[in-house]
Amino acid sequence: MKRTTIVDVGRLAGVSAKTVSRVLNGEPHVSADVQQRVRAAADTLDYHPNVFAQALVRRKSNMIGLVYENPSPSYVVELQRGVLERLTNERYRLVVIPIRSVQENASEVVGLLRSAALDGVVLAPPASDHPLILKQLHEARIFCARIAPTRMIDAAPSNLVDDVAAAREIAAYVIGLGHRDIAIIRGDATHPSSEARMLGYTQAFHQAGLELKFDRIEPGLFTFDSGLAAARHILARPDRPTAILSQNDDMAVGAMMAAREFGLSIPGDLSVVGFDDSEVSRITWPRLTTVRQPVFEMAVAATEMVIAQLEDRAPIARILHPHTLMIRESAATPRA
Amino acid sequence: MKRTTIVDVGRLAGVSAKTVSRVLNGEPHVSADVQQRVRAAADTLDYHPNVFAQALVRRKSNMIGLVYENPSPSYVVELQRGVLERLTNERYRLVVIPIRSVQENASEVVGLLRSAALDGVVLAPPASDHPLILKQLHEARIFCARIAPTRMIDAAPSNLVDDVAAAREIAAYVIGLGHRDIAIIRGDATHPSSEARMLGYTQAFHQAGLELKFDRIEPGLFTFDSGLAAARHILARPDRPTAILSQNDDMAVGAMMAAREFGLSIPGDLSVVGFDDSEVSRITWPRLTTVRQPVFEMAVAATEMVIAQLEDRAPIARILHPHTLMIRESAATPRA
DNA sequence: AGAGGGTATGACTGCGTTGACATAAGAAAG
DNA sequence: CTTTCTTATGTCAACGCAGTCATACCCTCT
Repeated sequence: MKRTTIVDVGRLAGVSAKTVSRVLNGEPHVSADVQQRVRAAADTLDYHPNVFAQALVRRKSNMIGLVYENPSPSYVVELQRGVLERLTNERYRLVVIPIRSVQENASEVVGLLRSAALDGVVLAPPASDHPLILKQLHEARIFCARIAPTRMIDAAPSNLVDDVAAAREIAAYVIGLGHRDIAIIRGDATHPSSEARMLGYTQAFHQAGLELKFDRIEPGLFTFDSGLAAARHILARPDRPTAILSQNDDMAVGAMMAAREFGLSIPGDLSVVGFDDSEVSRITWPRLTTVRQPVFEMAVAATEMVIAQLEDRAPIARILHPHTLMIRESAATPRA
Repeated sequence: MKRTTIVDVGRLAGVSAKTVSRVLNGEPHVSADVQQRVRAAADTLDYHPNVFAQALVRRKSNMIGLVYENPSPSYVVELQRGVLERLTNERYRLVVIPIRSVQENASEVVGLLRSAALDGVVLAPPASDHPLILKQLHEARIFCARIAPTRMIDAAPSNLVDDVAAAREIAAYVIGLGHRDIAIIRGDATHPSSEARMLGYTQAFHQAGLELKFDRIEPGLFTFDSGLAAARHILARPDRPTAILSQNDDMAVGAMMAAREFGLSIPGDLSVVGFDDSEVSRITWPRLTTVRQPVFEMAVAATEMVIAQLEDRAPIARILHPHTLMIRESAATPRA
């Protein structure tokens, strides 16, 4: 009825509990003979260490958190896949911490993290940009690594992408195709990358001598539905643009659907491009031209950063991850 | 430097540690005065209980696992959303346990679960159908609730869908549209629902007096890519069918893409239907006709089942969740 | 042979919390 | 006015493990 403990194993193997502990933790100074006996005993008793007792005495939980506010599902999926990838065959476990709005209750969030007793956390945007969270995490001695922060880059290990340049490049690409009247669907304005991408678009416009009109910018929330709604708004106007730049892929796919509703062919009547290169961008027809952010790789790297800190290895301060323009079929030269 | 403990709080409040514990756990027999003092002290010291010490003595971790083998991402996302939904404002945390192949290392999986010290787990298919896992989970006294099991229904709380009926209905719908030459893309054969859905299709065929030819059944793996490949194979033949039944939505979307590659219009030249009503089915063009499985709701219910067991409430043995034919635009009457 | 040093092992204690039990004081009952 | 019950609080041990220190032994070197 009772759990089998390290003491039971010791009794069966004829050694003290401490020796069992030594064997099981691979400490030196245990004779080969005893090692064998202990392992055999542990095996026959089907012994599993009590992780809480370990955590209590070692002051380490072997749990890592993934903190995200709910942007697009595809983004979160990639993120989580990356973290889990790095955690495979490690002793760390992943605890998922979805939060509502970092803005509103940052302090509460840290309370949550602390009471979860995590060793470290991977912070997705926009939590990765929040000063208070960073500060309190530090005070609570919880290691962290950040995904795509835009501010205070050196406050904690960071995985960066050049949102501005990426946005500039894809906008320049669309302009280069010959589009002159281009609308934009923004993401959630509370996400800092939204600002950065906006800036990149603007730069491309200016370099091409184009003007970015305010009434061509439609707000969105990084979700399919918000993209659909925004695009409907854009396309309902008599002077509709020939191209739409969407700040992420989910919204771009929404825009494609809106175009279909208006009987417009893509890319014939309307070019649409996204941002992220998430899963959905490859399964639509036509496939979505977008700019790839290596979310999966960033998540792997962020997890590595957390582990490195936990295991006292040389910390990695920051990595700049490359972006790639993914030219597919959803954007083309506008019809004359 | 040291963590603040319950003892520190007691000292500040002028009471014993035990009394602090009582207050913080809402036990009776504490005077209002003391309650206030203790709470104030805990507050000023920014005290947070050590969850490991609690877990150690209470023999309860407040962690719930979600065990899944990687079927389609959209399915997993829904599942996880559901679990998290139910866990909001609860003290339980979610630990994600992705596994490679339940078939190959079921025993290892349970070792994993046990060493994770979870209070309970939600088992997604195909793990939910594995006798050994169920047995060992029981032995390890880890509560569980199952999503869509097909066998040993009463061995543990189960959330059921009538896969057979659902598959029969959507097949009958397609047949009813006038299709006579229909191909099928199967899911991973190790998932029991694949078998069940196959059976449903077969029943519909027989009821309509149609024959289900083996060479019209193409194997898949529940992924977009496998659906794409399967459909390419199907459509490359000179005698191509007028409709495709796919055992899930991801593969159906793959089939839609294959159709486009062959220059076929949907539903004009080819009808495609899926299964699940996952996110993707609403964002494709045309939108995918499918049969809805309430995955989210099942996950919520399964989590509720786990919690009910943990908190000694009346256990819920099983729920049969309704399916719904979602008629959208990807299937239509075949061209004469 | 004795000193010094490494190796192999065990006894004891503490990690922070709660459960079981003890105690004290006041309230109710006889 | 004693007895019993209830309320309010404290003391102590235990949860299962690893860290610290002690001990016993076996080498090697002088």
